[in-house]
Amino acid sequence: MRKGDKTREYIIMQAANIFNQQGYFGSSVSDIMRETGLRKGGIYNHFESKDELVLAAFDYAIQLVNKRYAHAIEGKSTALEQLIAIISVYDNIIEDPPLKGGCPLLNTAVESDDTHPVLREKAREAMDRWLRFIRIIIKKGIKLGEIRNNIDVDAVATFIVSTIEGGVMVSKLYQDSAYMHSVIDQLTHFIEHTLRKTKH
Amino acid sequence: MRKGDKTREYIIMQAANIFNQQGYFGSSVSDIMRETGLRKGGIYNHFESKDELVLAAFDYAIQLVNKRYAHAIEGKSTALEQLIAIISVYDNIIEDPPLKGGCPLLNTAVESDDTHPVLREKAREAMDRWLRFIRIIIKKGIKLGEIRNNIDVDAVATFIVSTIEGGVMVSKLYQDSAYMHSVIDQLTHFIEHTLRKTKH
Amino acid sequence: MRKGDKTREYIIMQAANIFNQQGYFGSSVSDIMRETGLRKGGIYNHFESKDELVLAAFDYAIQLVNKRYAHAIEGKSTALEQLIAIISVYDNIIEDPPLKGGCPLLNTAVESDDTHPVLREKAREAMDRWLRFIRIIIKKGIKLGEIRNNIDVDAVATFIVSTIEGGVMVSKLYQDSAYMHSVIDQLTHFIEHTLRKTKH
Amino acid sequence: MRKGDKTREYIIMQAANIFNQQGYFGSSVSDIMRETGLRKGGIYNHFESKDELVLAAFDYAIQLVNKRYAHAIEGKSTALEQLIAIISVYDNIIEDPPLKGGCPLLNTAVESDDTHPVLREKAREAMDRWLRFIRIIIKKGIKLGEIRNNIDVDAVATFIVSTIEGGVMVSKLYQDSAYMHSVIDQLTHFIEHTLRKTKH
DNA sequence: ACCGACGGGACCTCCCGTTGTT
DNA sequence: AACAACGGGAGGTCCCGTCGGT
Repeated sequence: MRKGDKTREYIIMQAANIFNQQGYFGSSVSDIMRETGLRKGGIYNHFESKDELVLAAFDYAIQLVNKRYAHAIEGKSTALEQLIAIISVYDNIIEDPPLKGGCPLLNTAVESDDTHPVLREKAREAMDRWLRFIRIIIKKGIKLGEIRNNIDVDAVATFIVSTIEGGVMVSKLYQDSAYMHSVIDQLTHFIEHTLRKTKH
Repeated sequence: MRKGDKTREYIIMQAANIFNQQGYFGSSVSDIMRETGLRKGGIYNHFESKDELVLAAFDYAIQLVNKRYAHAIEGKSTALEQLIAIISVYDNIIEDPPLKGGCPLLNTAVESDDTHPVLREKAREAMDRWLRFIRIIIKKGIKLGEIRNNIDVDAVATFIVSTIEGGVMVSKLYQDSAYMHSVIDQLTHFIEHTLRKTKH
Repeated sequence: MRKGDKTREYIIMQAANIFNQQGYFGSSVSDIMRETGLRKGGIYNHFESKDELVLAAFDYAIQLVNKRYAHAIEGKSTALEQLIAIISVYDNIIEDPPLKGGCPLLNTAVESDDTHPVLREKAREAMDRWLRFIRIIIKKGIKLGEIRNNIDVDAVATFIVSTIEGGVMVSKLYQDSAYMHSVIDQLTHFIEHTLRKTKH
Repeated sequence: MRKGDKTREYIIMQAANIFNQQGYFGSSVSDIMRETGLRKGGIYNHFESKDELVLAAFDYAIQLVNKRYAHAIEGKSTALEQLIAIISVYDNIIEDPPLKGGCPLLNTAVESDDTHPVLREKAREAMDRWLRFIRIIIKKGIKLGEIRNNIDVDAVATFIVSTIEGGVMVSKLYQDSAYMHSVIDQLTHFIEHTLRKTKH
């Protein structure tokens, strides 16, 4: 990795934290200059515009979240265990978020949907991948007989993702992880009692 | 109602729509000038600052949402019916939102939590009222024997609100009400089968 | 005196204090609105512009100073006593100025000389009157044999006035009347020993 | 010296002239843009605010005055000669001021004393240095036997400075150096006849 | 005689981006 | 690869003044 690439990564890292906290419109290039210690030329040498930077920062942020998922499902063999593990990633989203400011997908989606088509498109793609990820696990669970086969897979995946993100929003608003814990409890109960195939 | 009060209300109305779509930092006073047809002098005659305006606009937006709730539960006598009715308010949040840009509580909470303490406080208060509203209905349902009495009222209220808001986020991101419908279906099922007291 | 005239005088009085402290460019009509409790219409009903108001306020301020002179020389029969009395008016310019902000002639002259020809003209006229006032007393003193007749009357008058105003400036800058007292002592000594005709 | 430093000095120089003529509140950043030929971005690259600029401009202005003192007392060995030389600096303050607008200490002191604490503090410090400068010369004169030893050094220094500044004010108001000349004559006379130790 | 409401513009500040230089 | 310097413009705020109403 060359010097320039390291600088680029460093800028992205700092920018991701700033954008995730203050949003795209609430963050200025000056904010990123201050945080990185670089001057304008040093930043614009790597990125053509604030736009290009925010897109790269979003990719980086999502990748951080994805690493948490990957780490969470490591060693979990059953679909139900994996679902629980994914949900548990959000257990301490307040105290230890993947990056400052909470969930980048939530933040970016809410800010960009009416203002920034390109960023919104990236958020959609990230959401697509997440939903697909959940759906695949559910389908695997059905195939393996862990999960009931009379459920609407898409709807359940949407439900799980929505509930998590809503929980993040509420917990973040109050800066209190108790709300997230409640949501996780309810969701876990849903998975254990509604999704799980009952033996007989 | 005097001329000035009408103008003030008109500014708030237009500003609420702009802020709800573009966010606080994404909206400029010039945007509001364009939308209202007033000049800066005309706007700053009614509001001392952009801040004062955004706070008033948020109050107005929340009031619009509350009116929908009030209208929804009209004539609904049981707690379960009321819960379902509240959820149903979000059924066509995409096609017919209370104001352009979707749910103001979601939008404001996500943008303000790390950037605008005063606005965040107003969002918290609105969230407090909403959660309390849901809890009261649930408690009434328990007392009247409609709802099981072995549930965690706070957790269930948080769960319902979170799921709705998360659903709004996902649906809004895709500009597709199908996601919201899925979430509502799941939530309705939860209410009917998990909350409802089973006869015996 | 009619209601309107009383209001006009009231505005002038408040405005004079504000202008004398903050200067013409440092004072806004809003400042005067706040201090008078009147609205814009109430002020512009009496004055066509900020300019007209500042001119009236200056006249009022100078008149206040002149009253102090008149009061000071009351009962003083000799020219030397009168000169001393006039100088003594500035003895407690810090603690008890004719209006807040110190000497209006000094303040107005310094601010207006390169910026506001009309106001400067009024300041010049006020200075003319003051210098003439001093000169007349000196000439009277010469004629009556109190004051030496080999002095340059104009120069002495200028000297006295300059020294007073410079003393006001220094004392005001430090907010300390000690400087003014020193200046007055020196000036008094000058009058008693340099101006006074020695007997023989 | 780098390009930016030269630009910075150039801005300060132009700004000092503008501020010294129009005052802090009477001068706009646009005025400085016009005079320097730079755009706002170019100015704000060197100064964070109008405040920072006015402070730098004041320092520059005072330094110009100090250079005149230094030059004036060059080659003057006795205290009395030095005092006269310093006073003579103001001989053609109207035709050839250190910078346009006259004496920066007078202008700044009068404008800032009730409006701009930071600038007032700088003015006080400049006045401190000036008074100290005069006092030291007087004390030296006393020690060397040129000046009478029964005078109040502080009072005399204050008197000299006050008279000069007052003279500047009057002369400037009339745009007529004759007033300054009168004041200088009187002051010179005072130094020669009241301060000077008489031989015996 | 005074207030309320608004226009039109200037204020200071900060924005994003470009260029020349090292 | 990074900085220094600057342009061109938009940001929110406040300015002075006008005019209709009461």
